[in-house]
Amino acid sequence: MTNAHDVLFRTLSDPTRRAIFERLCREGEQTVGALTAQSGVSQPAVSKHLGVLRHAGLVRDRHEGRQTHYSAQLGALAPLTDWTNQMKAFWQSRFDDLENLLNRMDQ
Amino acid sequence: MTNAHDVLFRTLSDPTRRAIFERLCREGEQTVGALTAQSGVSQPAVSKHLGVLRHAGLVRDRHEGRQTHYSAQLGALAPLTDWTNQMKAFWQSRFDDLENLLNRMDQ
DNA sequence: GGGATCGATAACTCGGCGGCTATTGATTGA
DNA sequence: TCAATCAATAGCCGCCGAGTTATCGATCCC
Repeated sequence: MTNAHDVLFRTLSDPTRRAIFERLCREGEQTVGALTAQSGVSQPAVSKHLGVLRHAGLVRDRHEGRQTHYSAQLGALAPLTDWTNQMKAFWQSRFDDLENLLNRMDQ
Repeated sequence: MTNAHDVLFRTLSDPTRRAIFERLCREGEQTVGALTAQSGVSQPAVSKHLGVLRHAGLVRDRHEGRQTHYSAQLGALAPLTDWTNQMKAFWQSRFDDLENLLNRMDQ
């Protein structure tokens, strides 16, 4: 029962992890070391967060020698925008129904 | 340092809670009893989830006799769309910078 | 008034998750 | 070759949050 929305919301719910993703969006590709320096947590913690982000498809990793570069994958945010649009659509649909009802009552 | 994004992502990260919100979006105003009947968890659990949703501004409650009606507040989703748009904007901005660089190199 | 229903609160349990340190594997360079 | 650096993994710990049952307050109906 665990769908794409679950994974996305869950992944982005942690502030530290979301901050890492935001940084990758702002500044582009970064090494683990660079990300660790500004994260306020230990390097293993950052590696774990990157693993979770990668699992959610939100980042890509590129190995270059002994360092790993991570970059944001914005396409992975699509289910999120889809979801919000769907919620708005549901809302709008019910509003339309109400409007139809009122129109019928007018006649 | 806890902003609107934190509250929203945290609130929506739980599947049970998000399902309750989705149902309110789909079907409009519902009583706690009606929500409990379909949620798969106990009534106190549902009440707690509704409390969290209300705290995030995602739902409104309306008291009528001994039952409480809850309805979705779609406006509260705005920070979410703002956030995703911002991420895309960062990405686009860096892309523009690259484009500028390439243009300058062309000359 | 008194039993019944509705929803919120209290009090507790338990599993998962985010953090840490220590270690390993791989790569670099002196 | 060997020390040093980088990132991932292992192993552990503490806490928060989602779930439960029990209870309370309030309202409805007989």
